[in-house]
Amino acid sequence: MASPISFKIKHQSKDSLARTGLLKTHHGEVKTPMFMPVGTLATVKSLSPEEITEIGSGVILSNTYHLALRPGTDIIQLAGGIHRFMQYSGPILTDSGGFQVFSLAKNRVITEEGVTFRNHLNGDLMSLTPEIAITKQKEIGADIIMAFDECIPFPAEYAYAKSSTERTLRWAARCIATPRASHQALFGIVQGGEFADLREMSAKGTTALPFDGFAIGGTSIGEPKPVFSSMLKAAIPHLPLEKPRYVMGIGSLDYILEAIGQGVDMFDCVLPTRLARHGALMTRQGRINIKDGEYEKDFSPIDSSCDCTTCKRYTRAYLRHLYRSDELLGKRLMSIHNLRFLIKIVEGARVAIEEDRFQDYAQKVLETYGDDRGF
RNA sequence: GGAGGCUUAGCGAAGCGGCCAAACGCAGCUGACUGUAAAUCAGUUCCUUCGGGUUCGGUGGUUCGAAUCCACCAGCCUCCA
Repeated sequence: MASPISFKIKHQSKDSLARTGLLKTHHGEVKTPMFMPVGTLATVKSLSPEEITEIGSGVILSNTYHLALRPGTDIIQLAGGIHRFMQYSGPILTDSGGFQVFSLAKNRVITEEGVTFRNHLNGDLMSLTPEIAITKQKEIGADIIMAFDECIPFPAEYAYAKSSTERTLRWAARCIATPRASHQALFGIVQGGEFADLREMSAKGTTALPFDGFAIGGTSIGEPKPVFSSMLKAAIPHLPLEKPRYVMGIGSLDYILEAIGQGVDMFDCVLPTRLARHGALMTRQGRINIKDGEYEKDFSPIDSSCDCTTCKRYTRAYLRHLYRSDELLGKRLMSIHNLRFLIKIVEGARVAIEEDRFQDYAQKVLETYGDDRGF
């Protein structure tokens, strides 16, 4: 069957593995590499769909586990799908709930069949299996849906990583076999923990299945940067060049630039929005905490080079005031800034790739914006 | 005029003889956050040359030892005439 998305590589950088491309989905096309803001509960926290669009984001994420719990996929189906439900007309990707196998570890039991959660809202039992995860995602109706996997914690024992990765592979085949909507693309997820042989095995096994794109999961969960880097190196050479590659859950600049440099096209993260809600803002000088006393009388914008609406109109002193007063507008304005700031850096990366100077660009960005502290 | 109660760190409020530089909340200051159980979480807030030094309305006393007991003074509150 023809893929419901199309992905065309526009330019392969000559100075690195980085590449630019165009991803066409049922809800529009987006340039890659791209950063995808996370909107777990069918909302990028504090932002309206209009604001998300204005920021220049291509795809946004949502989450199967959370939406299945509330409001329930039946409600989203009744609404006519997630796009109509939340009034966002751009492309949407849903995560399968695999990350919640990791993040809600205390409340869950994993078996070959799938995962049983004691859900975090009222403690009721809830099951996710590959079949259920795909079916729920079909009901939600996103453009790109994800295979159901287990995000292995870091660090993990080799034996556990191996058995988990093999199980994720078996789950992948079941995901493929489960019907989805005709407009939906399905991405497989490479696991393997920090072990190169497992990453390779997982990549080969996953790409043997007819997925529309390939994600690398189990990253940015506490592993050091060199480990992250080698996780990618172990997997990416085994991914097909012509299909989109997605590293899940990375949001700091150093990780993003590392991934782009290795030929990754998509990434998502809660980091910019969460940091914004907590008063941590991205600037050319690195991260600042807007609540700090030094910004009390600082009537300059967060970052004078930023073109976001927050930086065009509002001062650090005002944002500090909003933050300390726990005013909603502060969270919104700062979320707009962090997202736009990050997306603009990725836009810059696209230009640099097409001019075959990505390495130089990445190095300059990291020098200017700080080090591994990232954002 | 009479009876009783209260006064603790920036604010509110525990403590009622030693384990009290004094719980807790707020406010303040700082840090963290990476496929969102996160408008959350953690640290910190008398002074210090890190040995210690000054605190619990004020003064004096009892005691080996007082924020805690007693006396007087000051301020505030309630009830009865």
